[in-house]
Amino acid sequence: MTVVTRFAPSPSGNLHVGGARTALYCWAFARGREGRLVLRIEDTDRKRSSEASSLGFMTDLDWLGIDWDEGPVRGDQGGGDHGPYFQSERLAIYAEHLDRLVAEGKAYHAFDTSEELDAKRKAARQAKEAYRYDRAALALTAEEVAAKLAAGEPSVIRFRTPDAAITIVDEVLGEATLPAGEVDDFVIRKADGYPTYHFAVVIDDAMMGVSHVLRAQEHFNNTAKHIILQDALGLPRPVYGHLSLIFNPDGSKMSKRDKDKVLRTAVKERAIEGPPADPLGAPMVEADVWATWLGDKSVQLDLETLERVAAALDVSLPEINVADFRRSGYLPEVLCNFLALNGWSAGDDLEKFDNTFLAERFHLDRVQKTPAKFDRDKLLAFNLDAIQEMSPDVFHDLASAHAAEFRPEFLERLDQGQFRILCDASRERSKTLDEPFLVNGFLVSADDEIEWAVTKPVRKAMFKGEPTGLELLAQIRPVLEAIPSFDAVSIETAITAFVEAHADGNLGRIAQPLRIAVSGGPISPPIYDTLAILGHAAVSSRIDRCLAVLSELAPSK
RNA sequence: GGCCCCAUCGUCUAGCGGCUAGGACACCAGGUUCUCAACCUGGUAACGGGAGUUCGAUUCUCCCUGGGGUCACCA
Repeated sequence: MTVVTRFAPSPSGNLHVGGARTALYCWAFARGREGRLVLRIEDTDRKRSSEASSLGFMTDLDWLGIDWDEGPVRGDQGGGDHGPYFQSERLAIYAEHLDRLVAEGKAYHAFDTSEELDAKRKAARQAKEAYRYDRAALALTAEEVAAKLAAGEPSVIRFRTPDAAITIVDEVLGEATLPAGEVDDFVIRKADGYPTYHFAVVIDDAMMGVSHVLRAQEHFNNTAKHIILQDALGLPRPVYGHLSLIFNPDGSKMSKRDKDKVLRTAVKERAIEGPPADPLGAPMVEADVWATWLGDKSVQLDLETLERVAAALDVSLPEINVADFRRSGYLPEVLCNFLALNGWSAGDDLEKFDNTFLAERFHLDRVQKTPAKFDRDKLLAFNLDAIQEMSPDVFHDLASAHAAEFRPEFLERLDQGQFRILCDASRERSKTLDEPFLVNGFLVSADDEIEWAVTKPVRKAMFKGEPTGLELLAQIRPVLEAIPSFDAVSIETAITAFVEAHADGNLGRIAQPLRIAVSGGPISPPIYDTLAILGHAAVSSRIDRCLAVLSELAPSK
């Protein structure tokens, strides 16, 4: 039997890491068994699909190296004989099976209004019981049903759940039995004519030949519904494997809502009254939307707005989506490696591997049952290791591509030679592709924009010692000025000679004042590289300003 | 609350009746260093609790505790 797995997200612009891991496991399972991976779009929710019908997540899959055999066409992947791969385009198929179930008495029309249902749910909640549909619609005679339908009364179709226990066999979790009555008569066709997820999934998995369903553990209870539906429809049952969830370090479920949560908390803590204004002075968010969002945890701002507001308020949002990690400068192969490790292990002490290895070794019996907390520190460490293993050329190319997309100012301000020095100086100390830019903003600042905060290390480097750092800085300025060719080697030669003559060979005595003068703070790449990148004019100019500014602030002797 | 599932260092995990309970990240100490990193050496650190089964339980069974999932005309 051919192994067929599927990744079946609802349409969205962004893939979050939990989904990415599911996709990766589905991919690995199929690839390791000469099987196929189907990508199917679950867009049976008209509301959501119309709001965000973006397929942006496919970009994320591409970036991660997760390719699919069947599904929406993108580049040279996708297509296939089992389409269409959008559920919204398969309505006729579902309708046929739906009619059959109703005709066979295995499903029935129900006319309850959502108000009635809500009231009953609320009552169950108060009675501390699990809500189950009460089969009110079954009290209707066939004539009554026909009349209501003829009158055009809105209705749904519910599946008539057999009164029996349901056993789920799961390759990860083992076997579990839900007692009879646990699953109620759930809706399989909504009032708008669309099938519910449960119904569409069962039909599609069967028609697309899916042999193995790997999905998040939150679907575990749904599987019971899918099993009885398969039985009623006479469809084969795929093998199931339910994957544990990915958590935040604090133990909460990692969710796309986390970004809203962080921003909302920041706004409340700082007692910010209204939404920040955009550069033109207009509020970034409508006042009423803002108020609703602030007061209701279940309300989300759209991602773009959320990020704009966060940027305006200088709040850093957690990385949740694959795109977030890309922007932060993680390597796709490292993210895959790390994601794979959250919930699976190779079995020995081997934990650095690529997707090919994963595909070869991935097996369901080594999938962890427990949820994994997402440890960004370890991810960062893996990313650092991968970067350190790169050749300078590769790092330069990747850093350039990253800068082109996320840090264009560096490519604009630095010429190719300067950019190369920055890359070479940064590679072995960078945990991400973004770090060279993130920590070296002073390189692209205007010379007269540098500001000096008199922190402890600055005080020590500039004001202490005999002579003081400031005095040494003043002394070395003409030495640097006199260097004919301002490259790292010449700079080193000049500074070394100066240090021997004036600072007892202690490079730190002069490197720190220089570093502070040109960068505004005590941190920068190696000093010779830093000066070389900045160039002759910028270095002189910055030293002059630094001397002027800090002399004013120096403690009087 | 009902139902279902789960449980090894702080974190990700190895272990599948007998191990000084292993690795990785983090952390701590020392070294190296022009800053920050990185790097090198060493170290601290876990089987949630209680009953069984067994010559012997981290490993098997039960109970407790703790954690999670789910209870939509969302997926």
